[in-house]
Amino acid sequence: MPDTAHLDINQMRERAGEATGVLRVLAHEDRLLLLCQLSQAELCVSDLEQQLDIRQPSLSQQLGVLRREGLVATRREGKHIYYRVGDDRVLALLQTLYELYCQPHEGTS
Amino acid sequence: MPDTAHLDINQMRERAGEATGVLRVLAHEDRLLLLCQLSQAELCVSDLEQQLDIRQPSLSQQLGVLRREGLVATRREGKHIYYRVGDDRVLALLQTLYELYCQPHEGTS
DNA sequence: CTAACATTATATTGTAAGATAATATGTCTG
DNA sequence: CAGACATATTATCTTACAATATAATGTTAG
Repeated sequence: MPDTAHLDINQMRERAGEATGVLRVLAHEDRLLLLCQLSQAELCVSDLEQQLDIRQPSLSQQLGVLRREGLVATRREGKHIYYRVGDDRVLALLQTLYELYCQPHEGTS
Repeated sequence: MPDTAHLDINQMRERAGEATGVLRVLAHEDRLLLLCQLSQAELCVSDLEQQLDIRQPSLSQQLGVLRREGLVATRREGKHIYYRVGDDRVLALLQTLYELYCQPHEGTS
């Protein structure tokens, strides 16, 4: 249980604004899947296209969103552009989401 | 680092769909703040109105979203209706968000 | 220059946000 | 139990934003 007692409402709004900025980006099935794949390995667009079965332009548009919002970083290597998750907080969020929504035992004890 | 190796793409899409359903609800500043408050204590609409300075109809609309999506539960007591977070996964997510976006030390060591 | 890889531009559609007004629900009093 | 008030929800409308698909353009290697 978060203890937010030390934050006043304005500070809370500011932090909430930061958080919702990221959450909006995650709240999209294709983008979330992209990030999941990229949390495992650095991948180029054609890798992602194969793994997730999304057409290149759509893919590239969503990758563009991730780039502009600073959630991924890129590296060019010849014809290929490699993507990776570029934000530790996002990595941590993905980890939590994985535990909550992908682990078989949802965990009482 | 999540290990999703045991999930095929269809399973992943299904889980991602569940997760994005919740993320969409969280990705709204007022709603996120409401959930933060409710993660600390059970509160009625007028409490929330005071604490967050949101007008009643707007507030009630957002609470309606939270109810329909199953993120909160309610309890009537006389004139007041008390809200609380009604989903453990949401509570866990709020906790993580708090650590990442509200803790002073964002944590290298 | 051509082929492969990737991004950007554009247009359409759909969905969410936000404000205001109207309605419901419950309590208390006379 | 009617009437008035406080609390809360729902309906409606307008605006703005995000999603999706297609077409066009850029970039690099051979």
